[in-house]
Amino acid sequence: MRISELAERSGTSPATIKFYVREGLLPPAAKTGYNQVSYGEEHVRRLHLVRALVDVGGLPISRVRAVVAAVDDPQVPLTEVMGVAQHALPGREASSPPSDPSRAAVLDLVAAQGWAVHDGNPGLAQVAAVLDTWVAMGRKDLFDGLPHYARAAEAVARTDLALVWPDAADRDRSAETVVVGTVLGDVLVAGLRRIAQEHVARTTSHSHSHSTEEPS
Amino acid sequence: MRISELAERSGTSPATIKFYVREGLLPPAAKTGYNQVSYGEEHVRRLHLVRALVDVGGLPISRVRAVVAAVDDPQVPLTEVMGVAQHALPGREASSPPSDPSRAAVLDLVAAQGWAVHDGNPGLAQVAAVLDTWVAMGRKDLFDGLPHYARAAEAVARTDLALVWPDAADRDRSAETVVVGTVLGDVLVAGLRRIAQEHVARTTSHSHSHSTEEPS
DNA sequence: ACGACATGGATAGTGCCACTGTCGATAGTT
DNA sequence: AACTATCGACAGTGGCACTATCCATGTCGT
Repeated sequence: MRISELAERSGTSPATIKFYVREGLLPPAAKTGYNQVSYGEEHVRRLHLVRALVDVGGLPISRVRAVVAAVDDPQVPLTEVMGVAQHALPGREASSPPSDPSRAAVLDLVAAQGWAVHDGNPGLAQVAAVLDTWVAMGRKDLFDGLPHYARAAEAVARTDLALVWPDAADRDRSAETVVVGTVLGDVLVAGLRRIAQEHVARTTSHSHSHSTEEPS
Repeated sequence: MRISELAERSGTSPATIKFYVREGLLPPAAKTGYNQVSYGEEHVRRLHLVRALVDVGGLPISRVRAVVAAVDDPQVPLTEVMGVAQHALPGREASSPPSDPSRAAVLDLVAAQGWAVHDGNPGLAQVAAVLDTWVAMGRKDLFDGLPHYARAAEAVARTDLALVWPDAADRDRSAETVVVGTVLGDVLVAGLRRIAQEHVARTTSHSHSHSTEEPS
């Protein structure tokens, strides 16, 4: 197929497709002649993947490049693909590294949850940065809620993984699933959180009741 | 205090502070003379708030302006402040509106959870957009996991609200808490999700595992 | 009191990013 | 043969978040 057809089927302009090929987000098409090329189904898929990461996930082009490189390399195991996707997310590369107290609080939380994770997990720095910001705003009570958030996060992660493993036999398909799931999952959970927030706010008696009730 | 002191205490350059005042993110300082002004503690607080929204939350300046306007207006009730904050989040303003099937799926989910929400809740469109993207990638099995995600989201929302209501007597403070909590909460949950993902991936005995390598 | 230095306010400029437009040579289409 | 589409290279655009420059006016140390 030629570029205009690919453009139609993917909803992306020919100019942008050329741009993506230049940037290494999309593999070059097979040459069928001196000056002609042919795009295939894999380009349609890849384009959908790229648009999902850019439009929905908000990833910058440079991160997308790193992600697709990992997806395309059969040497890279699935778990590492997930790590690459996690690092690619716009997870606030700290202008200043998180403070020691916040890092410690995060490690405490991780230990309390019985979690075992690598030291370079981007979530660690990200959570610590949030805690730093919170205390900079003059608040401290976030720490009380952390275990609740952690339990919810674990439930989310279990669901994430359950959606991935069924495909695990097909490495390429799984790699895409992991990447899309990692990126879209954040947006999905954030959206559901907004809905749930409104529901809870409506159905909570606003009598300043310190509803310290345990979320199930 | 003068601008240079405010700059030091907030970690923001004088040039940026001037910019924020021009953009309406920061109220003008009180004039103490023909050509001199005096910044107060409220400017320090506001600057921390703005930086939190911009740096951690990734909000564009225009959205921050809308948010602080709602925070500053005593007429605006807390629930509406939360709505403004939700709308301000970079929640993927759809290039194309979500498809009918996805919207229906979201409404089904909401009904199944027993949630009652406003039709314009930004989470509805956001979740529908994620579903659209998912099916565009050729997958359908996300729908099975939705109730799990929804339950986790509700747990998160309950914790969110529990952190806010204790302050509800002080409307201004609560407004800030709501805004910061709404924005930082997304980042917090996303970070915890990354940690939990690694933990779950490590501790799940998955027969299809090709590697027990950890994410880099 | 006086001079070096900082401040406030206005305006123009910078750097980055994600595209988008233009061009000339060539290929397919009728 | 006429006409449109395509390829590839490269320059240009528009949006955004600052940042630099000016200069008339203040403030501070001695």
